[in-house]
Amino acid sequence: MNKNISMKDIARMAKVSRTTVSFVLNNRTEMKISEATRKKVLDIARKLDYYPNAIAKSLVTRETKTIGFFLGQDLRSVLSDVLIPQVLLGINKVALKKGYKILLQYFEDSNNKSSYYHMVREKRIEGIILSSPRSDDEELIKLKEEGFPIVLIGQAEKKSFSCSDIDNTEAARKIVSHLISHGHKRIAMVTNAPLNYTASKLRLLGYRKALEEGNIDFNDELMAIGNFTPKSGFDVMKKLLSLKKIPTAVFVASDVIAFGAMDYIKRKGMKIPDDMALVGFDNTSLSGYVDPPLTTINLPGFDIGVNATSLLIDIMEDGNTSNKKIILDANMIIRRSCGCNL
Amino acid sequence: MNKNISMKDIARMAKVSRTTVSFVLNNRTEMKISEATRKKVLDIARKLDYYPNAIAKSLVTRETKTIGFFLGQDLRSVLSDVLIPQVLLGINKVALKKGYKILLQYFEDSNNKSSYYHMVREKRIEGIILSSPRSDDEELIKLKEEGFPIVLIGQAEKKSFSCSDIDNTEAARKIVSHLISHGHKRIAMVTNAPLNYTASKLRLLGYRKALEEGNIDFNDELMAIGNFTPKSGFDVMKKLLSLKKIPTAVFVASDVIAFGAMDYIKRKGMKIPDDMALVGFDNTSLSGYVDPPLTTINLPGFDIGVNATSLLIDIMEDGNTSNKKIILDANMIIRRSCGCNL
DNA sequence: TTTTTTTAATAAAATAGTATAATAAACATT
DNA sequence: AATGTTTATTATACTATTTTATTAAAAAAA
Repeated sequence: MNKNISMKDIARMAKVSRTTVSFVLNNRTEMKISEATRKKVLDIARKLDYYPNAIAKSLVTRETKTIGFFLGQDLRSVLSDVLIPQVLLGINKVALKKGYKILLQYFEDSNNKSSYYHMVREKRIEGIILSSPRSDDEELIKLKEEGFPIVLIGQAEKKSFSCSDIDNTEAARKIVSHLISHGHKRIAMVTNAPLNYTASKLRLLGYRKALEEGNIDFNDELMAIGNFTPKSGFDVMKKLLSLKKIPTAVFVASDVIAFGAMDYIKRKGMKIPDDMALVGFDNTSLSGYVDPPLTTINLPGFDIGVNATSLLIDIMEDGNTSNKKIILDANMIIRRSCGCNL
Repeated sequence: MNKNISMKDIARMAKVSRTTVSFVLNNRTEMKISEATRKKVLDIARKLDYYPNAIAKSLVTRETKTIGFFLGQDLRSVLSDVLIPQVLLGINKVALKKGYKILLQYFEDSNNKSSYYHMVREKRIEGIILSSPRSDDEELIKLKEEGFPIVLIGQAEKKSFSCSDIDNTEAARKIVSHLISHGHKRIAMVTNAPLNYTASKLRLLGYRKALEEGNIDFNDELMAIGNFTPKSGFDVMKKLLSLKKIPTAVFVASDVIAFGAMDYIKRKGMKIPDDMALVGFDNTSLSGYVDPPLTTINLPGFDIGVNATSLLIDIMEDGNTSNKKIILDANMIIRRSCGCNL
């Protein structure tokens, strides 16, 4: 069966014009088409299993109904990031409901950093959701200045962009305060990523706020930089446990990194939480099943994806250019690693 | 700045025809264009920051250079599947290199099961990579019969489709044999999913093969069905440990489920591997950092993605319709949970 | 009966490119 | 000088759709 059926074919078979076919198939009731021809066209279209060519339609309507989702993260981050599927699922949910397609692209290295710029210019996409943008991205700023719809995921810091995120600072503050409420005074922190990552910076800020509220001085030697992987947690914990005066608790700003840190602590023969309390951040699907179950911050990936997409589509359809930020409260999941008896 | 510049504009400014502009910009050297006009056109295009409209190009060339990636998994599977980002990264890598775009879609529920059928018919995509297809999918079979390029991920069983997978059966056989070589005779198995999932069936087959080779009778009460989540591992382990005669080892065909199982075992006060040996399957980024580190099968998600995409593009470009299967050997990662001293 | 209005359908233009065939000018061949 | 060939360029057609303006026929109003 030839599967390249166009309106032309239907028009020929129904002995009407292409225009009439278009009116019927698009239900343009304001163009008065007689019931007889209407039925005739519809029947033939159905019989031929006709689907309109989306490309031709896009060309003439000048819209593609496609949004681009771009992941510009560090490769290590991508590979150990257990959250991406959830975000993607959220994006997918809203996009599908509103009739949008998703074009996805990772851009690991700098040479195709501008992949979204191309896609916009080539008129492939009508909106961008961007995860982990770099702050020095001129082309992104250029697009934004032209009013192209852009929503960032996880970058509450950037003033001039719309974004979907959680309140990293408040969440970190909350969980560190929880440790303080258990009586800890010497609390270490392991970041989730190098400090040029905004989320990393914000979580550190929350940690410092909590210390301040608890009248504890910030101590530089209790802070360590993690970078995405369990291994980095393992390595960094080694450093922290070799201090003359070791901490009594650690806030690891990523569960995945925390798993590595826990591994080292236990190998040293120390008990969690008795010898060393430990809390994480992210609440991966595994965090409740390690030993001991990890007290952490729940990062609602699905909701972040949903919010980003709803926001983007709002901007696209309303032409609303004011920058809106949807910042979710991230709640704490208390398990045993912090010393709570459950 | 008006960002809707077309060839028409360039032609007008360069005082040449649209055709000439097209020839220059597409580097059609066989159409002899004088160096002078060539330069003139190129300069203007550059100055105007011109990008060709991909939609118009697609319409006339009748190709979109787009492949669809469809995830049809159980929702629970998606949410606890730590492998998707890796597969996606592999797909992305090859697609990008070969100049293809990726349209992504989850289809959780049955009402939009045919999303890929639509996309094919509307001429949006030229090839399909499909993860976890159902065997009763008529539209998929219809497309396949028409010769539309399709590659399945993780379905080595289906005879009439091209696919990219690992050798689930051999991998399972290998790791269960490893347990047997440690002297275990009473080995339980927890599947990774219900048995209507092919991978689940194949891993079970490998388990049975290993038992057979070791002259151990298959014992129905030692087999349990897991379904994607750590919780299911936890629950199922409870059942297995309540048997009159409990197993001495367990093969859990998914690390994520294994984490739940380990949690229950340890809560019962049993030591792994001394009181109960345990091995998993998948090698998530966390598997080396739990206590004890998990002996498992390395599932190379990135390579599966790369292979699927290479294969698909081969089919698309060569029109090769013979069904090729790329089945990777999955090697065993020996850590401590099986009883090996490392 | 003529004019106006409504109904039903269509021709033609537009979207932004590519491809083919035609053409004029320059150059080479006999 | 007439003819053939090469070079450089362009007019036209085509992709599959939507949209606007037009038209013919039928119905209603004068």
